[in-house]
Amino acid sequence: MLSAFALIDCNNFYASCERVFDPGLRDRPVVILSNNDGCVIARSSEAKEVGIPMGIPEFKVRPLISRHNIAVRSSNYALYGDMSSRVMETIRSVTPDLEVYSIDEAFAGLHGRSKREIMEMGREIRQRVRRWTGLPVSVGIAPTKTLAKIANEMAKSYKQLNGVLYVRKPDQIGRMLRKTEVGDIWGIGKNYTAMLERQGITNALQLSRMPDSWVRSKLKVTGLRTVKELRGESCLTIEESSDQRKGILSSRSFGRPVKKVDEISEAVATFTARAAEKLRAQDSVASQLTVVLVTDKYRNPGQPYKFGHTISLPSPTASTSMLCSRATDLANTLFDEGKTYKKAWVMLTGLIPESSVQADLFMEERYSERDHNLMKSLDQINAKFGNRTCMPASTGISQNWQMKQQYLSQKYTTSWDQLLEVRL
DNA sequence: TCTGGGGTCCTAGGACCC
DNA sequence: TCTGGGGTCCTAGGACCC
Repeated sequence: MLSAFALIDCNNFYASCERVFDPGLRDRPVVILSNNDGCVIARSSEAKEVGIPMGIPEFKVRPLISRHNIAVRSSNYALYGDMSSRVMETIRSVTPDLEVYSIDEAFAGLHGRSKREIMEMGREIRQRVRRWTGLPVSVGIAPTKTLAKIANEMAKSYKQLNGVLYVRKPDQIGRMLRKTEVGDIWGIGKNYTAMLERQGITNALQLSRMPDSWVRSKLKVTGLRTVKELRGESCLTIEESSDQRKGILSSRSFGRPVKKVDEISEAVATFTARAAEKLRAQDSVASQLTVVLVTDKYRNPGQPYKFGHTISLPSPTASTSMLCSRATDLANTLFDEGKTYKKAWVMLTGLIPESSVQADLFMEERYSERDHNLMKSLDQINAKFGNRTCMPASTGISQNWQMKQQYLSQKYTTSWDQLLEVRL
């Protein structure tokens, strides 16, 4: 009986989603832009090949985009989110022991099966997802999650593997680790990579051979876990992902620079309403509220560009109106006439399940049953008739600060008016 | 001109308590 | 010279992930 984890990862997920519904994109390189059409956040393999880097601001690669006739799309999260749940359901039909790790990745536990069965399941996942959703995925399988991540990278890079790689034997793992740069290990980011390289540690095999005490002092407990996992000692398990967030953040960059306090206040109210909706979706109430106003960090490098404040709420709440009024008060206090703002955040923390809130009879502003029912109705109306059908006036009507989405594709799978039509 | 939006976990240090 | 010791809770900040 073997311990085995699979990491299933959709190839170039956002670009692949766009291609499923727009076949004209299949022969062209594709890039997807971040919200507000700011940076490149996803690329088809052809776009990678012609040298479009990840995370680069769009305006810097504009010449490259026109030279290679690259198709550009704004992020369409309605589409990607829906395609993601289809992929996850498909994988679940092969194996129920699944941890959805991100929009395009999932870990599966394949323990207690023979080597042959494990390999079969890997192939079946890949084929089924392709047939049922039209999306290509790669599958990496190994004795630990961290090794499965690396195996997945290999499955993607080497064509002859047909998208599935299962590594098991120590010498095979050793060879794989030698080929893996430290910076490509899951859990080793930019700062640790620089530090490790200064120490002469450049590949994963070298890191796996460092003594525990050294690793613990340099990379802390999380780093030690990573190193043990590289050695084949499983420290991370499949986690039934709970939908219970510990903090909820809502933030957007503005479509243009904003200087008026009214607009800032409108935006902050809008973000607060969205955060409160997410809060209620997980049946929680928040005890703290943070508002941050952000100016242009590139204009005066090194100067402060974030101005925020956190308050404790008089009592934990999930009421949009109560949160909005506090948040706009904060925004008005933080606002500085001379500044130009690019972005704002609203963060809700100190989250607790609504059911465990203590009734406090003397608290005037407590989240009452009446508030609860009002909010439930609000959420139901918006779910039925569309977002922002019913909203506090403080969130504004015109919303001139809204983000840019110049190249947005349709909601092919989640909106009746936008389904594809086929003409025969 | 132009630079995303979410999350998690860990640690250090200060406040406060007995 | 020298000024207890241990615990908890909270916050800020740093590291990481996609």
